[in-house]
Amino acid sequence: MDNVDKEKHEKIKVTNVRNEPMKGVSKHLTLLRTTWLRSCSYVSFQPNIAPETSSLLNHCYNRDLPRAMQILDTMEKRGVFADAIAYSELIKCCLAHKAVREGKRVHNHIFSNGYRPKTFLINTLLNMYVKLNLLEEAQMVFDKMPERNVVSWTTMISAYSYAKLNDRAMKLLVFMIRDGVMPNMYTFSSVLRACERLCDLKQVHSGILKAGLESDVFVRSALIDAYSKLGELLEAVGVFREMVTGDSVVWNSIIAAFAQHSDGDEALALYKSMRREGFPADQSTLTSVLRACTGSSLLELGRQVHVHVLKFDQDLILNNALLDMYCKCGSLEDAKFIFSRMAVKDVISWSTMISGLAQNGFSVEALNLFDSMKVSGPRPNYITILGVLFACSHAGLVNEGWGYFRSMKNLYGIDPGREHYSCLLDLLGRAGKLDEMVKLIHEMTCEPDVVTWRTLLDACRAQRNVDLATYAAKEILKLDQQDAGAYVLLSNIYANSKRWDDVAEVRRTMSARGIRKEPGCSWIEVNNQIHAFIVGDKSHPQIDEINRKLDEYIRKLTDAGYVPDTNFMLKDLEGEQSEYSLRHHSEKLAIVFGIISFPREKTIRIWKNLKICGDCHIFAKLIAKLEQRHIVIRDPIRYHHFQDGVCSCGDYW
DNA sequence: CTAGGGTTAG
Repeated sequence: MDNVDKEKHEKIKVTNVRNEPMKGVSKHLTLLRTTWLRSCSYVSFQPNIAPETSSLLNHCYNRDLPRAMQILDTMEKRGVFADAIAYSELIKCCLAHKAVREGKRVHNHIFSNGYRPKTFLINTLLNMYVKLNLLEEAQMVFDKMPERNVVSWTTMISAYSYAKLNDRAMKLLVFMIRDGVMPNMYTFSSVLRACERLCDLKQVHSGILKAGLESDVFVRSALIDAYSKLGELLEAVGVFREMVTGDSVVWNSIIAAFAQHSDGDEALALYKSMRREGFPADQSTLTSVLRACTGSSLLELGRQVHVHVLKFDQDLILNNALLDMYCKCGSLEDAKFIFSRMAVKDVISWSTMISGLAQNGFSVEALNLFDSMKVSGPRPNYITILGVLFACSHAGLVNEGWGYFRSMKNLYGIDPGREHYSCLLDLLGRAGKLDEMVKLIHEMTCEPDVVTWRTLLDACRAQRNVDLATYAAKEILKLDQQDAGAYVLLSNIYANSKRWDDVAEVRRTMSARGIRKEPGCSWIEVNNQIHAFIVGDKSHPQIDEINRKLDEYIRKLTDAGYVPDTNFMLKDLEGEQSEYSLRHHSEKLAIVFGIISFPREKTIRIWKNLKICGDCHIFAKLIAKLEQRHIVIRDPIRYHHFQDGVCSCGDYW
């Protein structure tokens, strides 16, 4: 019976030339399927089909739930039953109206004496409960089923994986197989969302191969997503490359995988191949492409994508990605323009705009925007508040920061997380309020982590509070014995107060534990080649020219009032000449090399493996003004856009 | 009756 069922369904599946299911024909499909099912003997072999059945069905098709329920009433009074098709349509009608009460009545009706619902009818009921988010009810129905087929199991598995109850979804798959029911492509594409561990995923993958279902496009895209979610991009690419037929969603999956893992170049390369193979870019594609532009700070490419976005003017997610791209690429005018003309804005739109303003140094505007959000926008969430606190922190607005921090719990019921505490601590630290910082750390509702203590440590260094700094550094090392920065700082603090024994002790510990500070490295792309620099680098072929130019700049800037800022420096353990190494920090070498290599380009784009150094920050700012360039430095923390002598990232150095 | 891709922070 199952085979017949499957065969018929495949016959009425409407596809286009590329074998993709066509949308907008579902109504006809329902009719077709219904007519066929009604003519099928196993369905209509129910005793005493009531004459009301056809009008019940009609009301259901017209989505007239009250009338349909009236008929159900009369049938119950007379003790007669309709057929399974009518009931399944009735259940679908309840679902369409989100009518829980009516749905439960139908539920009781088909389980009353004198009627034995078919598995497929119970499946419809399961689906109704699942879609109404009543998972307990669904589970109860499922538990009582005398027979469960693939659809029953798959419905439950997809319910749990959608609700992120991944353990339950995975367990159900095991039980299903133990029960002798074979998973199909629907089952696999659902269960793939629930794979949290690589070993589970590998097992599911091998199950898919054994069942010969790897060529199904749904399964393939789900596989790519699953590997991507676990950071296994090579596996994801492997699955992608095995594709023969071609499918735009599979393309979107692999592009999204790279865009989400900050490999913008690969994402963009894939996008080009996709277009070359004749697949048009849709909303999802463009969203990922924009994210790739954002990740690589490619403002001009982002602008070109913007033109294509206009085709999907009303797409919220796409507009949010566009908005974020303009914010992160430092073009706040464009961002504000997009934001102002978005017809629908959600929390993400508002949060993006608020954080974008804050991160680009427009703290007051950010806070004003938050005020108007409170009046006429959606309810702020965890991330919105983070942006607001960030704005306060950049503007040094201590009282306001406290106010927003307290109000998040009272007004919006959001519990402050570690990140909120870090923002507030940062704010207090910049204001030099070390005591308040310590007090806040003790009051925190979550355990302090490395970032918490590092914030305190930074503040202590700026305030030159040796004792507290020592304490903070030790707390960091308790949590992470390998934190090189903490050792170096601790050693510097001791050195500054001439505690040489302690300095030696720290050094001994470091070498005993084999800890070395990761060297800072900056790189820039010129003619498809990466040019990388480390401090005092002499290996670059043009190093003499770079150093000459660097000396020239430093002379010019010194005349204009530039004072090297050594306060931010980690003093070298080997005691190298610090002034010299500061002068030859990798960022400076890369910036100068960029200016030499691109005499005509407006924008110089540099990457760095560590957080940008404070002195280089000032240097970049001054060079941008002197040379009338736009210098973008991307470090693991954030983007720094230096334009006309202003760092748009908030001038907190 | 069951299945796929995209956005904010860190």
